[in-house]
Amino acid sequence: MTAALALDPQRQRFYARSVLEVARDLIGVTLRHGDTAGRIVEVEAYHECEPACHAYTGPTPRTEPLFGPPGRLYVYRSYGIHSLVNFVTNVEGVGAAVLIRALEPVAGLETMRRRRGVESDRELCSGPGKLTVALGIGLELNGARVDGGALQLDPPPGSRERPSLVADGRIGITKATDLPWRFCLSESRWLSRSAPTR
DNA sequence: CATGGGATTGACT
DNA sequence: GTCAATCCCATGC
Repeated sequence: MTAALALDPQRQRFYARSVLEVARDLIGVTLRHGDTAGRIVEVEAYHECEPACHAYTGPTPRTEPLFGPPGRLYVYRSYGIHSLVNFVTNVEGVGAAVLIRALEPVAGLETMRRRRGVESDRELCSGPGKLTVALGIGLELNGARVDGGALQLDPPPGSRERPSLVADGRIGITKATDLPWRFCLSESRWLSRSAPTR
């Protein structure tokens, strides 16, 4: 795996699709940062066409990365406290991204416990603000490439069989709550909240 | 320039 | 179940 591979057009094309497709295809992929890694088990899709999306009102200084090229990160500060990480999708000029909401910890659990200040494995990455702390992802990665830079994805997304998913409404928002754009790995015990059985 | 509001979490009743 | 922390920035006067 060379640095050049990170720029592989195939890799870029993965993110240059509908945010819903990308969201579903990210479930089951392992996200690595340094010596910590977790398997993505819960995500949410956001698109500029609906009011819960930060891109809804058009580009602003904060949301500029959302409108940038696909395959980049949009990291923002929530409630003045937490860093939340998104994968930018679609094409440049369209604001759409996948919020990473929960991981199953798979490597570097001691580092995660130290960063999070908790012992329970289930508490390490079971929320969008928790997992960024556990993996050491901060605002300095805003606009950085999703893969091939500080972060690595394994296996390369889209290269494997799809696991069984459950979809329901997004969490923690007040608008467009009816859209079933939250996707969870079926029967995962690592979610931020339990998903409906389907 | 002043104000209000979060794509959350953890502590507490 | 309730609620505060905390700050960037979008919005409106």
